[in-house]
Amino acid sequence: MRSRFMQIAGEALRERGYKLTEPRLAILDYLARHDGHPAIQEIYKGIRKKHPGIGMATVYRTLDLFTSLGLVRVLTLESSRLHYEINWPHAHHHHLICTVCGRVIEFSNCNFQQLAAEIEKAAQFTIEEHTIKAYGKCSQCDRSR
Amino acid sequence: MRSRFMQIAGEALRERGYKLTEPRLAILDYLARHDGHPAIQEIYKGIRKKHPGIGMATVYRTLDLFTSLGLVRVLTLESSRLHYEINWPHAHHHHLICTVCGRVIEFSNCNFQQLAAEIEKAAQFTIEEHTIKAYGKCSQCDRSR
DNA sequence: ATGGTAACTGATAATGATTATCATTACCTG
DNA sequence: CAGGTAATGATAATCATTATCAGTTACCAT
Repeated sequence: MRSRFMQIAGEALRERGYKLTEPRLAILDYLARHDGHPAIQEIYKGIRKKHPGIGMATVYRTLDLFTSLGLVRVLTLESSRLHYEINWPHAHHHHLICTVCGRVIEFSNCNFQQLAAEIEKAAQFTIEEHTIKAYGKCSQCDRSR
Repeated sequence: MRSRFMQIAGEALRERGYKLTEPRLAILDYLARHDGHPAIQEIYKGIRKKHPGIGMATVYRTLDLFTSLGLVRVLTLESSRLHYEINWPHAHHHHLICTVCGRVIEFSNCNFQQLAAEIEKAAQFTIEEHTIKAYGKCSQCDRSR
């Protein structure tokens, strides 16, 4: 059973002339099967269970490619390394980050669009994307709850 | 003439028992005199013009300290390194980042507060801070303008 | 003012993520 | 199924950041 994401992503690669190689398929499969926001190192460990030959450099290259194709979204959850998530075009959302345990929770309420036109006009800027990060404490870590 | 920021920051350090050392004062002075969002490397180069003895490790340590005291805010404008800006408590703002030239423009329209309570309730999360980054093209780089 | 002391610093090495290099491999098209 | 080329894996190189540690300095009590 191939996931919907695998189908769409495979299509996107083929359409633009990129080969459907083992590392690319393995990474797509990993992302499709694991919800969350993995860093490269986690993806690398994950895919090497089934594909021990895949090298770290390839994982970096592949995620750069997927990012440029809009298949994944890059998240700066930690300052020392990047995280990635599947980019579903119609699943607009942002992230809450617990400053105690590091947990990441998604939220989909977003009223930024209401402001965008105003900002664009004032700053003479064309907005194409936006990200919101909210820091605080999750229910596990906030004793006062 | 000592700037308002220098006064406030110096006070904050003294109050909490931190010494007013040459590197700390030099970095405060640099930040007060240079608007913008410098990375560590720029701050280091900047202060070494007047204070050639200050080492890179001290700049890192000092900015970590200033961040923990709320004197500066950390920005993840680039994936490879952190940037810093003075944190004026009553000058809430966020950033537009040009994907062509890298220019960073501030905007102060922010309606996130309107949403925060709703998100907190839905996600069982206590929000303490938030950041918004909008990516796109500045007027210089957007030919269609 | 001075001296003691802990906080702070500068130099350096160590770490960890990411990028560059390059010879080899494996997708795809015909 | 063979050939050309994009893609890969291994390795080294780079760059930001952190850790270490011996020497220095700001500050308080004298």
